[in-house]
Amino acid sequence: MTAPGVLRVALDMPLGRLFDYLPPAPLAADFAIEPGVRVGVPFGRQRLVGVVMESARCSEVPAERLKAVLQVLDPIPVFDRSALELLRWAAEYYHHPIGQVLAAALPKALRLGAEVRASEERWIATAQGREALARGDPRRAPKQRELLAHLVEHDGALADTLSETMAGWRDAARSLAARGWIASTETPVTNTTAPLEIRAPALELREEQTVAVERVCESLQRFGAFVLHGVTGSGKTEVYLRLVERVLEQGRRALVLVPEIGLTPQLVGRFRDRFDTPMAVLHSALTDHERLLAWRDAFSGHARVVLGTRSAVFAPVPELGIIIVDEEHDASFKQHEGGFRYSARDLAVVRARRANVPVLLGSATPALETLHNVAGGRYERLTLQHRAAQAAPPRMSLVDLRTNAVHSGLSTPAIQAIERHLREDGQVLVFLNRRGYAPTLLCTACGWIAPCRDCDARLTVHRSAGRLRCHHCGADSPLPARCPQCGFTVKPVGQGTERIEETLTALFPGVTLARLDRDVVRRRGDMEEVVRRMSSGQARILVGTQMVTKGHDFPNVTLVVVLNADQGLFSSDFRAPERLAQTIVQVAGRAGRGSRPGEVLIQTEFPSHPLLLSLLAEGYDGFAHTALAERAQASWPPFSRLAAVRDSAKTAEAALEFLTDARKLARDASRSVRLLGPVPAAMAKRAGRYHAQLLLESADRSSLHQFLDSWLPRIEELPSARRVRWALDVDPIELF
DNA sequence: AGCACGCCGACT
DNA sequence: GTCGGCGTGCTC
Repeated sequence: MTAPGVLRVALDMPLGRLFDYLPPAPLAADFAIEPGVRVGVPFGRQRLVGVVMESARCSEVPAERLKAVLQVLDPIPVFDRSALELLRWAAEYYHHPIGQVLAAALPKALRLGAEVRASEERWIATAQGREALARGDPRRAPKQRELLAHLVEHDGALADTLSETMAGWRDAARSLAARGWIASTETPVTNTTAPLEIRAPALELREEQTVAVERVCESLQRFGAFVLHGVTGSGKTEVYLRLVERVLEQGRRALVLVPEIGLTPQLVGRFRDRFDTPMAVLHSALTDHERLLAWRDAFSGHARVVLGTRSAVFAPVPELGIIIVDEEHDASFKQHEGGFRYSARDLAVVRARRANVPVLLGSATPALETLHNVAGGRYERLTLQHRAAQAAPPRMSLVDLRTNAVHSGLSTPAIQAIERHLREDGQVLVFLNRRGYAPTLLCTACGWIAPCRDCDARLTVHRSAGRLRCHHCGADSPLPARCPQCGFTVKPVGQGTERIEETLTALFPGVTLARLDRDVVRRRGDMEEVVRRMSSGQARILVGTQMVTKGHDFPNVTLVVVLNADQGLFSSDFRAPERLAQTIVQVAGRAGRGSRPGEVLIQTEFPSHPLLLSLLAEGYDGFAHTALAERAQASWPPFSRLAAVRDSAKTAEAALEFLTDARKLARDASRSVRLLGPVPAAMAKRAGRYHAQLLLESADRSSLHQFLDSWLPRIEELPSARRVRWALDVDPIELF
């Protein structure tokens, strides 16, 4: 290979282009820097870490302005060819600068230049050091003497070991090294082949599980997209485990994506129990250092299973054999904040296709997009209809809130049902997607309602904490006893989980309750404590938010009450009904997982709403069918493609001005792209900034992307763009 | 994004 | 008289 003229380097900048650099000065002529290698480069006044994307014979940039690479950071590329291709694809699809896409795929430590391979710092005594020790030096520094003696005696030592045994050894080491008596070396750690032991599963697979495993196994050496549609309790996890087992037996590795590890610790546990082999776990609660270590374990191949949240879709997995996406419908797979907004689930499919491996999307409530892909023959559906241990599916019914008496959010039929299930020794789960005591604080005299200073939102009453809090910006103030406007008494209006807990305590004296929401689960282990209180039977009623739908089983719950199904039925967001149905089915799935059948009561003001009726009569599939027909009619996704330009500014005018200018630039847009808006966001003011959006809709993906390719560079140039924070969201899932 | 350079208000 | 506000422009 001949030496390249210039290296084209991607930098973590909001600029789509690459920057050209000369190869580092002392580079042998026959040495080429491969794409995917990190380099330290001078950039203006700063020094940055970039990634070499390609080399070129010459540059467009005048030679006198070219600078040379300062440092080659990697002996081997951090991104191999296939990783680079996936990331390039993502940058193009999401119309996001490649440098920032690459940055999103690397742990912070690596973005700052940390070594790609773990290395050991080892200290040894030099020949002079040995002589010095032999003649009795160093005389007046006992600490140094101790260290030197230790190194001579043990023929060197690892820095980590020294840190454990000899506090403050680094000062001594510095002095000794200055005299040339000791020296340190850094050697890369080569992982020994990781042990692999697969423990025997406790249970045999049921027929439909076997079918699912076999279908995917037939595709183990090639791409195939599979949807594992399994009702709660039907044993999806066991299917994952068997598949991973097969992959590991072939000497390959598995990538498993989950929505939030904090909420699903038992899935990690199941994997650890089954496979006695190193596993890299990547999630948001890791420190930067922990994340680096986990990434290195994945990169080196030491870990045979890589399990993580959203960004783990970019984790390096040598000899990848399968990708599994658990709870694929979950909104947290879509990054919807910050710069690079991607769907980890969709990228998982792209990655699997490029890597020629199967991808398995598991859920009890698959996304409508996913079901549409099944209908179109792009994905193959594998169904698990039966619950383990002969548990019957729960019986669902509606409670009409208009014709039944309601006490503090609980209807009479619901109260009677709770009574009955408690009497029959069952447990009860009460679901309300609103934490806090009450969503509103109202003055009974003048009608004042406690507002958030920085958002278009009401403050939520947190009574036990004695605080008023904004659930949108985090504002937190003391709970006033009187109206700040007229001095009259104020009262909390509406229901939150905290208040429902209070109401139920009053209604069922002597029955122990537990509550599960973000206010209760502050620290690690809090959730386990609640789960333990339920499974031990100590608590009989559990009140909770969305959090109860994730992961944990409550096998003795026989009744689920959904307090308010109605937010979602008439939302302006076309995805709201889908989310509502998923929530109802997921929470209903918590009932009757033991041998006793479950009952689900859904309180609603709209008991004849077609979406609720189809959900009850025909289950999730029936609902999906109805909802997809509605989407087709309105030509919403998946029957069209969307992108949203979102912005925020200090004034509502500035936020709208940029989007209005952007829309004007699109006047000559192809007729195949429709622009909707700009409109202020449903909650325009959030955290003191005003939000707005411009929606783009197109019947097909390619004309939308063609349009974006020509339009985005032009709106970037707009003067009004500088006065706002804006971002493009391709395939948005939340349309405020 | 940083980080400069560059012109107009309240302070040692 | 300076320190500093953030508007515009560039970074191989």
